[in-house]
Amino acid sequence: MASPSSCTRSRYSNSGGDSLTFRALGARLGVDATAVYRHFADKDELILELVDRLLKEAMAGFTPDDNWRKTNVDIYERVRAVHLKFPRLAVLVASRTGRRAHEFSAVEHIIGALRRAGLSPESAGRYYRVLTEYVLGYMIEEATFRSLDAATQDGDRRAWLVEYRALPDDEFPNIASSIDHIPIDDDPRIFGWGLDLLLDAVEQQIQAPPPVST
Amino acid sequence: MASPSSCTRSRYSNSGGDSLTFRALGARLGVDATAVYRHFADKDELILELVDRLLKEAMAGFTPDDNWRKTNVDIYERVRAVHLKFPRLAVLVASRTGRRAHEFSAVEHIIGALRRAGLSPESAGRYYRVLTEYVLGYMIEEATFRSLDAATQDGDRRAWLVEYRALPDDEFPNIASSIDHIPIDDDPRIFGWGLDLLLDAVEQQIQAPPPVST
DNA sequence: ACCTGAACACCGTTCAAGT
DNA sequence: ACCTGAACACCGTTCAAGT
Repeated sequence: MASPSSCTRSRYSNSGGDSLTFRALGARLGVDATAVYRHFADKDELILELVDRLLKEAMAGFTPDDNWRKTNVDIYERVRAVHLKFPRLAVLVASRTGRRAHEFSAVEHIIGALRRAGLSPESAGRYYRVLTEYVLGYMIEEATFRSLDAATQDGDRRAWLVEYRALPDDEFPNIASSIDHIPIDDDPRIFGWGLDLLLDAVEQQIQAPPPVST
Repeated sequence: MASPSSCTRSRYSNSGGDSLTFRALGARLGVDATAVYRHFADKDELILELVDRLLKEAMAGFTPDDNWRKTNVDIYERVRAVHLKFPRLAVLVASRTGRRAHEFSAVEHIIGALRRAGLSPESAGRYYRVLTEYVLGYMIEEATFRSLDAATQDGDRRAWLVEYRALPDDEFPNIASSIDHIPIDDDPRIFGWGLDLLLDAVEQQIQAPPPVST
């Protein structure tokens, strides 16, 4: 209800404000900013709890599909959706291993789908990590970008509409030839394109003779 | 020379300290913390300049290879190496579009390699973005993790050596079967595995009939 | 058992004043 | 043309004190 403070200027010029602070949290809850220390040892403990609640919300109502690929896409889209919903939290959260119940469950389902696809335990373990690292990395970048203030975001987006288009053709012939087809940085479709590409390659590994591993 | 301040406790419990601050910068340069405002409008301007210098360092001595795949891997490895060298800077930098000379040059070389591989302007533009988003996302996540303090990093790493291993086999059979083969979060080989998988899929697109695009 | 509030050691940024 | 230094509005965290 009561706006916590005017916040005319944020701590970083490119930060959109409203990040998670104990003072804002206390104001919102009507208690002192330090009251949170009665419940969590420090800010990191709070964040780990939030990782788990985020994954709980993401996985609510999930049931695995017979199609392993659909199952994995479903899980990763769910996790991404909830991070998009809380981008300022996602920045703090997505590089961490939550190591709590709802993360365990999501991991079990992902690896289960890869095993059902016909992957060996070795390949399932490795590709679980590669796929998940792609998704987490993408989400952090996306959330970081969306946490910037509007003007900074627009400046970065405009780079692909203005600066990259203004480059001299003779010096940058390849950019010139493709510029109409380079998606803007934060085009939401990129996530799915990359995930599909990775899953295509994994599917290829299943059909092809197993490659030499390192 | 002179350590700027003891810094026994950092602003966030999980931040490793030594991030980029105007006060630390001023102390290091022997000037007042606000002197930087004589040269940059705000912190964001400083960061954009640093993006360009990072890419300049990354691309120093680069020459494209005849092999398009080698060329792209070389560029992406160079960019990653320089971000690994300055992880606390990488966190601030890797989600941004630098839109300056050295970024233009790197983009030109990446798209050029994809065109030489036989991709259409459409596909080259799209896959440039997908590959780059993978690399940037991976780097942000890696840099964010390496910017955590040592104890927090160890806690996350230990999750895969302790918590995930302690899970009951009957409830988590797929994790149990693969646990010996799941790489730790920050295994440096994951980057290359993911990039190779994406490039495998791109190569597949070149050989196969072009797919319907969306 | 839980909360308060002053204090500490930090932030980016502004601005009047210096040279 | 460039720098200083006080000030402002913020941070996470500690700790003695309250109920």
